[in-house]
Formats: sequence, C-alpha cells, structure tokens
Amino acid sequence: MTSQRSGVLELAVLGLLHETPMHGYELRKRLNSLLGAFRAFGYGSLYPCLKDLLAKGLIADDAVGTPAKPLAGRRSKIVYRLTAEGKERLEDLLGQSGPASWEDDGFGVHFAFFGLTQADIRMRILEGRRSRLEERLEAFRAAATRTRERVDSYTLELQRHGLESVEREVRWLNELIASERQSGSAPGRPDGDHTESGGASTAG
Amino acid sequence: MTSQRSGVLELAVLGLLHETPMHGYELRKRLNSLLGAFRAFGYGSLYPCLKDLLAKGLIADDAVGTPAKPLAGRRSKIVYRLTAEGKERLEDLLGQSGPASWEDDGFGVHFAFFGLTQADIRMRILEGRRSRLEERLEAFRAAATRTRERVDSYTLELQRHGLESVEREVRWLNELIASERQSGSAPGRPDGDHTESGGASTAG
DNA sequence: GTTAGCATGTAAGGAGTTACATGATTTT
DNA sequence: AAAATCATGTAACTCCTTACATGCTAAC
Repeated sequence: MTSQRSGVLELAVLGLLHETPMHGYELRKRLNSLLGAFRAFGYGSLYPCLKDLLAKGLIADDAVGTPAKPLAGRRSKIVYRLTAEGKERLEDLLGQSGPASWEDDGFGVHFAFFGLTQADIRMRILEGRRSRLEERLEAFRAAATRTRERVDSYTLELQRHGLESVEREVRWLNELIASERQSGSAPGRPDGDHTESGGASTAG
Repeated sequence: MTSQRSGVLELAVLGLLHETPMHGYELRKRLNSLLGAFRAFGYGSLYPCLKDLLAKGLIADDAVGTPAKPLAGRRSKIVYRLTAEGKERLEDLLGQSGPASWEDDGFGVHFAFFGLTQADIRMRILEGRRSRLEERLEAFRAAATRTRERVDSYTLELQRHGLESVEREVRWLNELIASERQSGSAPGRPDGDHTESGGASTAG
C-alpha cells in the first residue's frame, strides 16, 4: 500500500541525490531532463517515492528553515540527501545486471548512471541489452517469414519502422561495447570528468 | 480488482479479433508479433483481459468442443470472437485521438490499426504524436542549454541518442503525414487491402 | 491584484507483472 | 516415455497515474 520502492524511480532518485542534495521539485526537473527521452514522472509519483525512501532511511531531509521558524525569503523547502544506507543501496542497485537492466526503462536509467557503475557491470548490461534486442529481431523476422497473417500496409510500416529502430540501437550498442573494450573510458570524446566512486579499478 | 480493461491490451485484442476469431494462445503470438517492437504481453496479462472482455459482452466464446464432449483430436480451446457490442467499442476506441493515443504504447497500437481508422482521426493522431515529440525536443534543448548540471559523458551520450531517436521519429511522422495528405491511401506501396469500415471517405 | 510558477503532498485506483498451478498433445 | 510446446488460468502484488488539495512568491 504505502511502500512502493524499487522501480525505475528509486534508482533514478538515489542516483541524482548521490550527485548533490536537492528538494523534490528540483529533482523532478533533473529527472525529466535526464530520462525525458523515454520517461516522464509527475509529482504524484515522485513525492510518494521520496516519502518511502525517507521511511527506509535511504535519504534524509535537511529541512531548510527550522520547523518553528518557517524561513524568511525562500519558502521552507525540503532538501533531501543520501544517507550511508542510501549509498549502499544505490551501489547495490548499480551492481545489478539482470533482466530488469535490459528492459527499455531499466536500461535507460542504468545507462544514465554508468558513470557510477563498474566497468564489468557496464559491459554486462550493454551485452544483455543487445541480446534482448537481438531476440526481438529474431522473433520479428520469424513472424515476417510466416506472414500468412494478412497485414495491411500500416501494420507493415509499423513493423518496418520498429525493426529499423531496433537495428539502429543494436548498432549503437555495438559502438559502445567496442568503445568500452578498447579502453576503460567513456564513449565519444574520450575525456569525461566522472572521477567518482567506481571508475574501472574496483572491478574483479 | 477483477476488472482492468481500457489500456493498450483492450484495443489490441479487439482489433485482432475484428480480423478473425482466435483463441488466447494464438492471440498472444499475433499480439507480440504485431507490437513486439515496443511491447510484449504474457498470458498473465492476456487471459484476465479476455475474461473481463467476456464479462462485459464485448467478446464471446465459440468454444470448440461442446462442454460435455471435450473434443476428440484437438484439445478444447476457447475461440473468441467479437460481438456487436465489441465492434461498437472497438470503433469507439479507434475514434479517439486524445493524449493516450500519442503516448509511446498507445500510439503504437493505434497505428497498428490505422487500417480500420478514419482518415481524419489518423491525421489527428499523427499530428498529436508529432506535437508530443516536439515538446520533448524542446524540453531537451532547454535542458541542454542550461547545462550547468554537470553531466558525465554517459549521460551526454544517452541524451544525444535519445534526441536522435526522437528526431528520427519526427521525420518519419512527417513523411507519413505528407503521404496521408496527398492521398487518402496508405504509405509506401499504395495498394493495401484494408477495405474495412472507415477507409478515407467519411472524413470531414 | 491576479496570473504564473514554485513547492509539497494524499487517496484512490488502473494496468499490467510475477510466480504459480495444471493438463493435453505432439515430437523425439 | 520424456521433453517440448500447446493451452488456460489465478492470486498477490508492484509501480506508477490521476485527480485533487494547498499555500507561498514573484512577475506583470
């Protein structure tokens, strides 16, 4: 009923708060600019999640403005920060490379925090995602072969477009995987200031 | 608790059964080959949905093999067909062009049944979808502009890829819209045997 | 002085998911 | 006769959505 943790949101919130403390409203904006390509959350999702994480001690509220003194100037907003347990939980989530991290949403969030993820886990997630997509491609082509099922041209166009998108993502993943293999560093421009926790050293 | 109708599934099931009667197992395969690019359903989703549609009288079971005589040869499977009410409901759903039909999943299913959809509704859905995506693009670029938010190269890559995907879909939609405008016919190969209900004539 | 945006929440419920449970039928 | 695949279902649960409710604060 009240507790709902452990979806895409939990990881996203913990990941963002790892970067820096924030209040809910701000978090939501960062959330939607981070994941906006494939997901959007409203306050009705975020605040219950924060409440839950708070109850579990994974985050704490450094309330700006003491209870008695509601703060002059800016309104009393509730700034959340990651606790030690929260950081542990985050690292636990970041270490998981199961099916959940290959799904559309799950993959997106995990990828968003690759900067905090160990190199071997990154690789497993990328490869897992690729396998998942390749399964889809196979299922697709199998279905296309036995196309006695009469399809109109819209259905056909939908499948063509879907196929192309998936193929495109596979190519993207291939590039990323190659990039990961030839160096422990990040894709594209090989700089990256993700000096944080689990670079590539702690693996093994 | 028991009733759950009115999601992506209802439309998909009614749409598929409009084509031809089928039993659950078969339906699921057709479902996943139709929508497989962006969605997959298990039996745990499908059967409760069928049960619900049955209870509402939108589909009926022409059970193969009479109750007393469990059928020699093939096992007694339950073949569902669309009822008159079901067809009405389907047409109602197909006539809707609101926000639900612009969402990722909703759009996919609606598009899959464009062959049964009136031309003006098709256009509204395509344009609605495009607006939705363009909103995302704007939010994206706005977020990219005020990138004080320190992003590591993975976050950047995720957003770059997301942006590209969305832009690509917008171009696709533009082609479809152009194609729809210059003729009442379907995209690509201008044949199509979707002789059904709402071809292109009833538009306003 | 009123709209627009900042800021926080709750109650009810929707839409599927997971894990489980069962049995028939075809293939090997 | 064992394994794969066809075929159907249910109970409990999860994660999130929708609609609602509130008040401050800055800009116009």
